[in-house]
Amino acid sequence: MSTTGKKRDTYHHGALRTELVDASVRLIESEGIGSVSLRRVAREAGVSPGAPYHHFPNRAALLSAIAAQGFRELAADIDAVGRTTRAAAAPALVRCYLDFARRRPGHFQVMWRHELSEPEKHPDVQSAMEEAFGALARLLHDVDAEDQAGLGTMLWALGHGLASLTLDHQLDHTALKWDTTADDLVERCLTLVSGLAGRS
Amino acid sequence: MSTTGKKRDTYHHGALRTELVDASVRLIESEGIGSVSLRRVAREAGVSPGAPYHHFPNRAALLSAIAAQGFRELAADIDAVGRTTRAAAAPALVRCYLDFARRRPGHFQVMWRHELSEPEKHPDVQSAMEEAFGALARLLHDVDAEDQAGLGTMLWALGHGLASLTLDHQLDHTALKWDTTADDLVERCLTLVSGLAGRS
DNA sequence: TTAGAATATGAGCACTGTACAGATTGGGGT
DNA sequence: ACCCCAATCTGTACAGTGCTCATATTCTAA
Repeated sequence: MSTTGKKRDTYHHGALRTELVDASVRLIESEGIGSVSLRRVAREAGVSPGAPYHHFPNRAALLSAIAAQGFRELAADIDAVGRTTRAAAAPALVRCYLDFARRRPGHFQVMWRHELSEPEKHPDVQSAMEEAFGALARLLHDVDAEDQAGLGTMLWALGHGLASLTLDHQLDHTALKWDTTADDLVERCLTLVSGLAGRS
Repeated sequence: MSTTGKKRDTYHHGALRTELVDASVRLIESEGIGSVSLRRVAREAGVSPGAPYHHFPNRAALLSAIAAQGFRELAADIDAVGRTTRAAAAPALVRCYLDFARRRPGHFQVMWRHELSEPEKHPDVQSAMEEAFGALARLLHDVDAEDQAGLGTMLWALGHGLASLTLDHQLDHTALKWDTTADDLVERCLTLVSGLAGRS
């Protein structure tokens, strides 16, 4: 896609910031997040080791940018669900969440790194996340539950848990497989819990 | 607790492996996982930079040991729930999961790192995790659901999602607060989903 | 007692994050 | 058209890191 590692004839790169982010995501998905270093990414973009520091103050800021981008795309996805789907909002939301995690595994991995969750240090991540939460609230607006916010958080947690576990291949030996369709997952989960709720 | 940074009069440390793990966990909880380096941990244990390599082949192995220890303790917790509690298994399980995440935030953070989930490279983590899944299955053995395994995974995912989100303080601006009691969380979640299930 | 296994040391290599001084260039005001 | 400044990029430098290895010390089992 981008001019990975190629020589440049111009002194300025032109779109370095974007390419640094893209190269990082590519690296995360191919070789794991451990191999994402500013120097490596710079090399990948065909640029000197110091160049990234004109776009990101440090390594954490680069990862933050990826996380923020992920949250913004997720927010857009959720809003799209609200506009297109006529089905029940709750299952659609969880499915949307799972789809996102599968489509952007690199972003998803970074979005939930504990070391990036200090709002002070990474306000862009924080605001992008609140954007996603906003989309969530809008989507559930029509559902009549006694506790809107609580329901939203619960569905978010459910989706997040399912996505994390399936992405890490940590459920491969259980009932849920990575290649199970998102619809199946969602349907099964809601059915199961509903059968359970009366008895607690 | 341990002899952090103190001089030793004996040439051999005596219990270096354990202290390396403990020091790492302490570091993760105080300064974040980013500041856990083998050299730093070695310094913390009052030992030379090369010493850890007689106990762990590399940095990932040290983190793996922490993860495995976490999974084993979680498995024990779940089994304890099965032995002591007479309440409904499902809410008790989720509460147990949340309690663990709050009590051992350092372990929890490491347990779900994507880069440690390749079973080939970290068989100890894998087996400890299966131990925890085993405890989960035993706990739910009496619950009559049409799909035992599915129910287990769903509850696991729910607990995992809730724990992740609250640990990261990423729900502080929503309905769920870190200082909410686990019981409240669980109760609310199950109530909400049950109210929802009929309509999908 | 003594050989060998286990453990610890310290030096060394390649790499990393980050800082900084100097080179290059694109764009706005004259 | 010019010039100047701010943005961008280069190259070098330094401390800290993972990991290796030859060497030193101690524990243990025979």
